[in-house]
Amino acid sequence: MWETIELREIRVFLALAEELHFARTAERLGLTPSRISQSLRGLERKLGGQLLYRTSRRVSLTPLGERFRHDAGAAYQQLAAVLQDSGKPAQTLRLGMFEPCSGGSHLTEIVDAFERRHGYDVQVHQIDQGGDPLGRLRRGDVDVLAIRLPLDAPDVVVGPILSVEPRVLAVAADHRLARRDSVSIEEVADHLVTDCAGVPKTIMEAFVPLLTPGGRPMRRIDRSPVKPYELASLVARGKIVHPTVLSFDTYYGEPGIAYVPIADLPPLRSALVWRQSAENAHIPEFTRVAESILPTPTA
Amino acid sequence: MWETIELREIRVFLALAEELHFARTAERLGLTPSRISQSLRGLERKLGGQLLYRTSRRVSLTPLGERFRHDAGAAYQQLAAVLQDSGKPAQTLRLGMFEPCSGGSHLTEIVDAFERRHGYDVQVHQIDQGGDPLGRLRRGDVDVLAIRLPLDAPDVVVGPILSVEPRVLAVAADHRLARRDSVSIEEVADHLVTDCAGVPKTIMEAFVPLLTPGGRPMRRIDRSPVKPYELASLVARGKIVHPTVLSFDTYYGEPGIAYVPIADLPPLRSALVWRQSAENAHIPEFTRVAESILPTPTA
DNA sequence: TTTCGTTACGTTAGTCGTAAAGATT
DNA sequence: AATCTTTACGACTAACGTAACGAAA
Repeated sequence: MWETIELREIRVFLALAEELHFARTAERLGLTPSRISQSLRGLERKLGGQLLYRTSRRVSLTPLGERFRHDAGAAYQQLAAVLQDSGKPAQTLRLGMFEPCSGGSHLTEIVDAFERRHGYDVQVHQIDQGGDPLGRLRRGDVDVLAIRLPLDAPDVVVGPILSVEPRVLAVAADHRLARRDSVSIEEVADHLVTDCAGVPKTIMEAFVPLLTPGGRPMRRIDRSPVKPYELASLVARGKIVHPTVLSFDTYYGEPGIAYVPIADLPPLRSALVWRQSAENAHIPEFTRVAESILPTPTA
Repeated sequence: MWETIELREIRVFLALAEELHFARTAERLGLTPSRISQSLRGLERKLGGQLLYRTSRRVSLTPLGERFRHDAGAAYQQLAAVLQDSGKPAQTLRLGMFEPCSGGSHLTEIVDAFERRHGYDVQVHQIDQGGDPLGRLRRGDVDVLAIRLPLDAPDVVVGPILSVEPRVLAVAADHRLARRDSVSIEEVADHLVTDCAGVPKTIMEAFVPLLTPGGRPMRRIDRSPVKPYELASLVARGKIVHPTVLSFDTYYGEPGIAYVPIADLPPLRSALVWRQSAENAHIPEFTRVAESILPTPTA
């Protein structure tokens, strides 16, 4: 029965619950007392319970009415807010990012510039690692995403490159590789690295290849979900080595970690991406701002 | 314009946004394709923007449609949940309490017994100190409240007494009052006590009188909002003394605090209270359970 | 007697279905 | 030609106002 309840009836009830007076409620809504009476009766019938005690002299809420006023009032306000500003074009851009480093060093600068240049604000959403990184984007929780490449997702547009970072190997300071000028990925295979379940293979493969160029498998330990700080701790204690990028140090730096360039891994890139189907009106402008700030990419 | 939008139209849109097909949507809702078309057109007109791109071959969401589906979908689900179980009598009792100690030692026992004896569950809401303690109750966020007496609120019913605790003075272990068998409130006026802004005078006055029986003012320092642990720390460091009850030690006990009975303050009582106007159907039963468990009060 | 809420009843707006038209592949 | 959305139009439900009624102070 509740499936046929209309907002009209809820609006009448909420006004009535405030006024506690049929005539005033009618006037406020531009209706007549009779209609208020009928509306309320209809709502009560559909809900299956009385909302108001009423005599010709006093109107008051029943316990059910109290509860309904509270709960439905909150829900109605939320819906009303949506209806109100759904007409206007989007005023906010919701930007999703993972660990702070995934956006590159210029991202905060870009966000600031965009907010300053236009009136709009940017909501930055932190996204948990693990699971499908594109989930929040596909579900429409965020409009754009700062994420590492490559992606294998035809429904997603890859925009400007945010960062290109050379690869380094994070090792414990007293590790035997720590004092080297550079290492080969081939040598990394002599040690344990982490494996994060749930992360799509394309991304995982790009971050740490499954096989070395020489064909040896990487020795992964599955400690997922591994939180970044846990990871830094594992490295510092010499339990694992971690192929990463230098900004890892900036964000999770532990004292006991050294970074050695990896000679034979291509730099890791991250980019702004968004859904092809649901371009927020401000995405083009946002990418334009991003491109004006980012250093011109070298081919 | 949005003020005349009806749930019917939103239901149609949400179904349509899933199906992306007028005929299937119509069938699913027990309507005809024409009505779907008209409903949607009406909604788009009232919102002031197009929600769906549609040719006779393909139906897809516009950016506005994407956003509206996401936002309105969430809001609608919340409202639908309210409408669904507003018919049935309340299944939960929302119990508000302040610091753990305000409920007395039997409160968890009472809640357990009530949940076991009936099928219903009790939601325990922790309420922040500061501001009007009855606010959440009056706003309908909770059904019953465990709170210290006395209250000066005619709209609130005071139910069973939960606890009667003798007054003690919390002082630093090396304080000169620490080794006394008992102190008088008159002596407390020689030291600093806290003052919490926002707490109604009736309660504050009962907890720490403004004047001693001898007519001297208490020396209060306003450090509000004072969190309980901060308070314990202030006491342990000898900055203040704190007239309280013994269970303070149980919950916030710091090693460096001693408790000295206050001879001339009446015991502090706490009780279950609720709004007169909005009795949840389970309150009588809950108080009955409470009374069966609480020791009979001594006059 | 006045002030409300409710009921009765007639009018109108808008929901809904049927059928035909228009559009796209 | 087939499939799908839209428009046209008529039927009917229900939203609404007016006016009369009934209960409470």
